[in-house]
Amino acid sequence: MNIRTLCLAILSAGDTTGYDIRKLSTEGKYSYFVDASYGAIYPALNRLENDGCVTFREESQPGKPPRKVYSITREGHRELIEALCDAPSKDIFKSEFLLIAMSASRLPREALARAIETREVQLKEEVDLIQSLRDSAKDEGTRWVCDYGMACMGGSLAHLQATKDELLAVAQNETERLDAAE
Amino acid sequence: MNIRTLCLAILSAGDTTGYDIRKLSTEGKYSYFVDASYGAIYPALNRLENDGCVTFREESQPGKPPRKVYSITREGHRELIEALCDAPSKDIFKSEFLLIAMSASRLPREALARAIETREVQLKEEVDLIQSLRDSAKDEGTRWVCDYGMACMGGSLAHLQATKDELLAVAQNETERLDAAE
DNA sequence: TAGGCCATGTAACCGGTTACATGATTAG
DNA sequence: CTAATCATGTAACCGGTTACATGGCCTA
Repeated sequence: MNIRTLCLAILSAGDTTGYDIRKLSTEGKYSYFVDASYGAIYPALNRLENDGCVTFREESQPGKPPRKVYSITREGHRELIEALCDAPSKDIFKSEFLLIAMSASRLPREALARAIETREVQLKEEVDLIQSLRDSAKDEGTRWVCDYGMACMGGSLAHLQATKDELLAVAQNETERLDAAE
Repeated sequence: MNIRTLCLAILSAGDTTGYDIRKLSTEGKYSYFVDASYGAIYPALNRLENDGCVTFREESQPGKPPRKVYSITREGHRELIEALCDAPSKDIFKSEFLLIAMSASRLPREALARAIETREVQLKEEVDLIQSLRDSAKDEGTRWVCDYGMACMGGSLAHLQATKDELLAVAQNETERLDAAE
């Protein structure tokens, strides 16, 4: 799931610019399972063009900087299919929150409470984002992915809200910590 | 959620070696939300020791290479708490499978079917792992994290199994693809 | 008039992985 | 006899991020 393949996949759904690929992958409909910055996207697009996987036309609209609108080529599509056809590598999931939860019994309760709340807010935001993406999705695949995301994130949020008190109970309160320090 | 903090967090739950930290974070109870390799862990432990955050004793058992058993120090614990106390950064989730699902309508059906099955197997394995970790968990925090993981992964798997046919229906079958090529 | 959006790009940096070296021991 | 497990470590590499440059336009 390198940036090169990501660019090809996004371009296979329609022409765009590097600027918009970045938007799609940090705020748009790819953002909840992908991430990419300018410093990775622009070089990738240049390489793809060099390899004949994409072409671009320069559109200069007055008042705004000219933009390079990229299109995927037959060769690019071939490479994309090839890349997506071999078994997908495992999903990558990294969670600082769960590391904190894991250390609950060694943490001051207030710190844990803050972490839980932050995580709750983050999850809510993500769920809202996916919901709004789902509402405006034209593509069947996109809708399925949004539904999947809603199920996962929504379930995650619900479970967190339902069991957070149990987790909180594991943490140390001030007096226990003082006891332990002796 | 850098390797340094990860090492401190694991050591705060009890003494271990670099070798075992790696095991814990790739096969053990941290593995589903964390990942680290020797090349990252050993240098991190050396730096932590230099900074007075950990100490180690060398245990040489006959027939096996001697091992460095690390313990966290008061200073190390202080740094850990500090690191875990400020708001957790967003969880990172990257999924090649969802990128494939997103491109469903442009993919041959067989390829999508393979991807779905692979993902199903991966999820099942993960759920099984977490289940077994949960069964042998002594620590309250660990149990909570396992339950949380079971809810997320289990929900994810259930949703995938319940809706995979819909996704599959989005993909192109051979004849459609030939049509599109004209 | 300050800041944000559009839009492209690059160079320095960095946190990690991969692949290797070493070597005794045990399991198949 | 081979392969895996234990156990530590390093060097080369790499894919990516961060921070910056550029510059006109629009909004608060």
